[in-house]
Amino acid sequence: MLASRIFINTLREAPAEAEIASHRLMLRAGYIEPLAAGIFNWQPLGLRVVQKIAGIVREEMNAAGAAEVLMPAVQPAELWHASGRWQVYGKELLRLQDRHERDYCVGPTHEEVVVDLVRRHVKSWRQLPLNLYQIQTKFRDEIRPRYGVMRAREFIMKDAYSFDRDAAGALASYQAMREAYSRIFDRIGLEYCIVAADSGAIGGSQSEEFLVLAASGEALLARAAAGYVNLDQVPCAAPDAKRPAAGEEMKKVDTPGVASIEELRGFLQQPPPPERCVKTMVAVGEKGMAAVLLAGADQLNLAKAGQHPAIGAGARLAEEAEVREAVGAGFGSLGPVGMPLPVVADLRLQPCADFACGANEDGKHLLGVNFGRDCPEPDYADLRLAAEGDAGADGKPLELRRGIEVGHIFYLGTKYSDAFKAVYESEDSGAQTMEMGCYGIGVTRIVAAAIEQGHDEHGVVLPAAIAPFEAAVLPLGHEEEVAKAARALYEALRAAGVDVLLDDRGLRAGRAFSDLDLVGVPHRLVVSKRSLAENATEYKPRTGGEARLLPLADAPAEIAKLVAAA
RNA sequence: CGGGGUGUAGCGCAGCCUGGUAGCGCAUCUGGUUUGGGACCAGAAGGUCGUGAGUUCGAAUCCCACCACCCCGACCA
Repeated sequence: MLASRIFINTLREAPAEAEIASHRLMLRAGYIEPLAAGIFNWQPLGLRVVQKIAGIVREEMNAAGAAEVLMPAVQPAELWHASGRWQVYGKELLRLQDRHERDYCVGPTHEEVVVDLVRRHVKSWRQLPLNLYQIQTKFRDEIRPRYGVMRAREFIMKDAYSFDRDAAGALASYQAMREAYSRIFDRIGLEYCIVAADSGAIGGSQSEEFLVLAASGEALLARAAAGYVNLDQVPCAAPDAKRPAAGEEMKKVDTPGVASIEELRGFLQQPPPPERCVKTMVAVGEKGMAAVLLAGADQLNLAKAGQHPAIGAGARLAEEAEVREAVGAGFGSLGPVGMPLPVVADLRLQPCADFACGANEDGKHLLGVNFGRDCPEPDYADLRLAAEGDAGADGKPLELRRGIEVGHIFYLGTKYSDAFKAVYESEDSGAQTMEMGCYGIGVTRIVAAAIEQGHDEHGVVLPAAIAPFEAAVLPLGHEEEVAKAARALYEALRAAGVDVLLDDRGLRAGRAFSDLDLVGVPHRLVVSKRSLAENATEYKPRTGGEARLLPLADAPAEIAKLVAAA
């Protein structure tokens, strides 16, 4: 590839809107360009990275026995009515009508389409198992797209769907996908982990997430014995302290405008320590609504709240209006005394006496409150989100990391095959419903995740497997012999199987160097009068090494070896 | 959807408070000198100041409405 011909649009300064490193660098390196909120043009350099990732995904999916298809981006509403998701999916589903006013959506996922396809063709047990996948553009109308392609509305995803005769077969397919995914992320060359996903709402289903470790990740992880787990799945032990006797009388104080524990402590002359300031929130699940109590500095773990019988699965925080209707006071003034809802307290509050809390009256708080005396003893449960510094299961302090979700595998059971009557004639027991799994990889998100993990002050640092080019040949100087030798080296590298860029733009040295650094080319080969005097090229890796001379004759094989070893 | 912020040349920004010829750096174009980590000199081009409606002799600047984008939150597996 010639640099002069492939539309390299690097920026010296990053556009102001970019917050995180990957977004900034993808704009600066000319990988992407925004077109609308969460919608991007992929320029040639960025697209090359996308295609390299997609290529690896495709190879491993094929190797795992999956067959590639391509399903439409626009899907008829009837399919979504059949699964019931036309009602359920909400505003994330971009809906539209054609000229005949028939309803369609832009596909955020393809369970409906693929089940419809498979049920019409698969009739016999002999046709199973089957795994169909595609690499295709999806659209999810995110409430708030952000961080460039990390959380975009339009994005490229690999989605696969497995169909098996029975649950055992489906779990084998699941396992095969798990292994294929591991090979994919190994080959891409990122530091990643696999964690169990919260399966509470689905019940009994198996689901795991693949996360790339990066400081800017949205998912919180904790190191566990084997790898990592989602932070919200880390249990918190009960404190072993005993509750001291009540030492204060309960009294009500005016606290106008105080809406948080921090503000309360700032407002009071002699505030109790945070562990004796009780924070009250209201959670709603499928079983009902309850007040949840936590020590002031702790965070609520909604997944844990959902396990309490008074709340139930799918727990969320209540809206202020719901709270006002149920309790008569708004956020910031809630507390256990006179609370009409069931009260569940975190284990850490068990030894808590003489605490401060809201009075269930706007602008008022109570001090010197004691369970058992001033209000009923609450039900205690593990409710808080584990935090940095907690003791882990092995007694050592919990180690926290963040991750970016780039893959998700899911055992589905018969949820969709039931809805679509995807049945086959079994070998011995008549008509059977197919068992399904679905498996996603966020291809474009991986580009951002890889850059989050790989960058420095000069720009993008990508593994050779997914860099836009594996190597670049850069002629310096205007001598005829330099241009000729560079061209020859470029051709030799191509012949050796290296994906190489010839930077024939004739830029000044400094500009060319910083451009190649910014764009993320892992291996740089400079050809100049100086190097030709030694019959050599000056080789420099993007990171972790000094420039050194390589004989021109050896360079192609040497670089091919370095690329293969990466 | 709630809160905050920003829209001025391709990019980064100043000007707005206190109304009166639209500016700076980088990028671009021309000529020249340069040529190993974003060169220098000289010249040039580039703007419906987000859109609309007002106030005013006069609006980038003041008022109102709208739109777009960004950030925080809520939402989502």
